[in-house]
Amino acid sequence: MKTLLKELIRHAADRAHAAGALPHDLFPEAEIDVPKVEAHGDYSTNFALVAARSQKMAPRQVAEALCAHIADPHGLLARTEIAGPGFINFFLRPSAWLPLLAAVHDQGPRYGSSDLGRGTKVQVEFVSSNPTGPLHVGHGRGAAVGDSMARILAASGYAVQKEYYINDSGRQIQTLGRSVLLRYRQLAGEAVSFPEDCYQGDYIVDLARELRARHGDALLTAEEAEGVMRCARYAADTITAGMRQDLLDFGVAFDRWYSEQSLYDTGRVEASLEALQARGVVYPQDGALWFNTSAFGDEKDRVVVRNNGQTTYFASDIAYHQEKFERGFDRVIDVWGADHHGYIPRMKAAVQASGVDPARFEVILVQMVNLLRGGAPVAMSTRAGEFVTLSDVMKEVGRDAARFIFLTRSADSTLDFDLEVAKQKTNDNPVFYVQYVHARISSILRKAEGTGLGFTGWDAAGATCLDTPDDIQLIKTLGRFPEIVAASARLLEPHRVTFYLLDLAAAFHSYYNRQRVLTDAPALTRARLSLITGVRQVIRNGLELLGVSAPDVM
RNA sequence: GCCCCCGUAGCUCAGUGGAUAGAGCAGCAGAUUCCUAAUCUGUUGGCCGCAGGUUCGAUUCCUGCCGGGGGCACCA
Repeated sequence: MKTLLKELIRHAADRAHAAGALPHDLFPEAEIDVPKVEAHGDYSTNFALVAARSQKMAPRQVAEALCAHIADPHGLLARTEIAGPGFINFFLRPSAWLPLLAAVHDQGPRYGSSDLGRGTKVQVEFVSSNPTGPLHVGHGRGAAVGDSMARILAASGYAVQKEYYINDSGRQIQTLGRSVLLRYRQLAGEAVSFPEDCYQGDYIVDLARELRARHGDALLTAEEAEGVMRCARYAADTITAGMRQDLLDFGVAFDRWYSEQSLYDTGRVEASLEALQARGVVYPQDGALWFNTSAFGDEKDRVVVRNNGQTTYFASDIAYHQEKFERGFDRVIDVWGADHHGYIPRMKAAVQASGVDPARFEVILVQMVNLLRGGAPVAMSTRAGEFVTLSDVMKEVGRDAARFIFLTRSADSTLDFDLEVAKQKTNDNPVFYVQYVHARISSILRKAEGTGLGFTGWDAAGATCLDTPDDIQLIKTLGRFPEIVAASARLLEPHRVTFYLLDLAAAFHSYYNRQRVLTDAPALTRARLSLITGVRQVIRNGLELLGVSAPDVM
């Protein structure tokens, strides 16, 4: 619709210039907007305001010249008016909206999809939690944001790969192994103290118990280093498998799980350090090897090899991101917890130093989740091993509620997640509000089929019955969906789809209470069945982008 | 001290430079002989944190301050 109006304005401007009403033929890019106030029309353009300067005319004069030369070949317009400082407002005829509904029926499950990305290869890496403990609520938010973002990008014409980076190397894995081994010894009756810097959670004891069940006391007699390593490997593998299962239960399936350790095993880390050396961006100091990231905008230089000879996490991350771009991704998007924001400049520096445009590497920062129960904070302490896991939350509130609620805020905002609200089957719970639309419409369609009046396909002529303001309002809302998805993809903001669905749901519930679908007039009934079938399709498509189910019965 | 995010109605939050800033919740008053009341309708409620700047136009962009949260390792 916007593109049609843009053409219409373009032609009017050319005609006005040809007729001498506008002196210059260079017209700046004008916006077509949906005004906030209904009295300002269905669409509005600031053409006259932006063109005023180059035309050396008052905005309202420009607007008048343009309006006088508008041709309307498709018969879209009921009327146009000039308002305020020089806005041109377009009021469309009811029939002008029907093609939007036709598009929903025509495209079905693909409605909302676009070719925005033109096949651009994008990788979305998210969650990537250390395999040292189960996923908690914060990871859930990252999972919901990352997975939804990937779905939205895929629907927008990008070739998307979802990846999980397993930090299965380094010190925290050593600590994990040590923690399990100590618990293992305790279970065997040894009186060993359990240090504070070890992982405290009960799951460590469970892992130790499993190892004893398998190997008995065998690890007691093994070399210390050997024992730690075997415990570490077992624990990391088991925890990773558990995370994979939790994520699958959450509706998140990764295309690839990428091991940090593999970067060492294949010599990638060493190779990328050598490459940095060849570029002259690293230097030795105080026995360590430093990367001069400050030359690329970071606030200080960073260590890549410690003075004990061990590489830092940063070193393997450099290798990892280099390797990502070598795999041919045009864009690499990482979803990180906001507590890692300080890491962005050095990662950008690393990308740039590798000869890749740093704009191709983007980070979505996701703010914290405050877990509440009935308005009161739920106490959580990773240190003491007390936390509510993602799995616990899913068991309590269900997958759909969890995913949806995680996406009811901009990623930039901290999120209050109230377990009691998430369970409620009331107005307070946004996910049911949206799903209820799908169930309600399904119910009407079942009833219609029972009376032999089922929806039989789009009928352009019959649809002209849809002429009340309520009908048109609903169709307009459906028509916004594609641009919402596109904006969401462009701005990397999945919550836009959530808010749109709440809007659409409100529009439908309102419609439902004001208009009847199943009436005594067969033609009107058929037309309205085609309308609500379209609404159901869009609800379904939108929920699919969020990874939330669309139930037929509630 | 430096960096990032937030600050918009009583509460929780939308708002990619446009006109009279919106929604939900809470409060108040209503709606179902009829397609699912997990719904709807009406209504009260604002110095868009403060001060400058850019612009025809700023809640939106820039700078400084104030308040809240997070981060500033040869941990990850």
